[in-house]
Amino acid sequence: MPSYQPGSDTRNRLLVAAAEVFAEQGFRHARISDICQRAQANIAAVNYHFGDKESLYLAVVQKLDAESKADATYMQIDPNAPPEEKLQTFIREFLAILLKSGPSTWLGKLMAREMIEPTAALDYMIEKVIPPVDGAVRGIVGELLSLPPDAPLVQMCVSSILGQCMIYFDTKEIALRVTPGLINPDNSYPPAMIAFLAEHVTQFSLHGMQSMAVPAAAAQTGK
Amino acid sequence: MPSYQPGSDTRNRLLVAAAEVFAEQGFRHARISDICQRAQANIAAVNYHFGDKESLYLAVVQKLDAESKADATYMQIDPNAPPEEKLQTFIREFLAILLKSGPSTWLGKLMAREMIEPTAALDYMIEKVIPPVDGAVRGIVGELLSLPPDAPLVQMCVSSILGQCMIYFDTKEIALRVTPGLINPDNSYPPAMIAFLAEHVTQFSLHGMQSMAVPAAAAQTGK
DNA sequence: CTGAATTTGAAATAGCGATTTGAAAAGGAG
DNA sequence: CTCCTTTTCAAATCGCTATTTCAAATTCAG
Repeated sequence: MPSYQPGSDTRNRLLVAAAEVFAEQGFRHARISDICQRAQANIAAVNYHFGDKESLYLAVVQKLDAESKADATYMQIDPNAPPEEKLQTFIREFLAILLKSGPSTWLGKLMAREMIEPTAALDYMIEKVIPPVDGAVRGIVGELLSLPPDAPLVQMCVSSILGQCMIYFDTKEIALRVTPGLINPDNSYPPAMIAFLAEHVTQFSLHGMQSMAVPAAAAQTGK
Repeated sequence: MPSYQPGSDTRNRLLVAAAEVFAEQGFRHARISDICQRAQANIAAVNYHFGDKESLYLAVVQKLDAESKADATYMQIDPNAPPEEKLQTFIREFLAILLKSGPSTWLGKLMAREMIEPTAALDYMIEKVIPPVDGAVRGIVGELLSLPPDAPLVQMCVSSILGQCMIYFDTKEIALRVTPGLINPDNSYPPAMIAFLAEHVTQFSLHGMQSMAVPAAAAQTGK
């Protein structure tokens, strides 16, 4: 009893369902059968609409990227604020992306997985997703250190900041087992804890960089 | 033409080959056929000697754990050194485990994978592998901050330190694509770069914690 | 020598999940 | 109305890999 539905949004339902499943399970462990079930579509729908699993995955990544960039509240940092405040805002938002649940966090989860187990999507991310984020942090850190954004020292400090955030994502499974009560049933961290961690990472990083700042005189010479 | 060899070390060859393959590919992607080929054993050998793939994996994890603990040069930190030096030594060794290649790095690689994609081995690691490392860092940080090792602030600083190290492991695939020349063909970082990164992480962390240290007076009261 | 136990080997089985197939159901163009 | 296109569906196929099977080879105990 197959049935043709011209204005059908099966393709879109697949994209939505796939984004969720991919974010939860990663590319390899996600099952097409699972995606189709959640999208209320037949098992053959993915192949019909996208060709194969990897094309669907790439379409999901690009859609999530487009959505996050269109989201007005995403990484909105006041360019006139002092750099210390910019850093705090960034860390708060970045940690939220990693530790909350829901659609706004999916792209970040996919990125974290791509780093451990790359697919074709990693190239897209290196080209389109990472540069704006990386550039934003480098700008802030450069300002704090009175150095150009592409200075090696700036890059290392950026790694130190992002690494401090990402470890909380990486150790989620451990935290779930060791301190189950502290994490929500939907696998997200309570907002209060996210804020608390953000505050710590910010202070740790600000002081970590303080000593590395180029003295004002040298900075002038450098420029 | 099967042939019985009583003193055969097939079981051991399997363990060695499996450790390498699991470290390279992770539990799920490692193929039994691959392991047996490298061990010069028949495809059925894993099942005969270990029961199934997961039991072999667990045996590998326990063997690597035992070996690393028996290794005299592993994490040898002079207990009489000033805490700043202890921290530097730890970070150097920890980064080396993550960024070098070869058997001494295998357990670390398996751990990193377990965090993203847990198997039964994660429970073993939480119980046996993590505590000594975690305890060592907590001891050092506690000394630096004049706080007991289990204070929440100490825990967060430990996360900040480990996170800064682990990000270089996590972003290896990206570094390979963006700056291929900087990484060795065997997928390891040059020792000079490891030392350089270790120095940065140490300085960043020491200054990050400096401001958080409990003043001597308060520390006395606290104790 | 002989029979039981151990180890190995090649081939078969099993199971999961992606992909393909081909028929069926509609809608739309002429 | 009829034919063509689009979409859906259930079932079949395909490929990969863990696991099992069972016979063969060897050692060892008696």
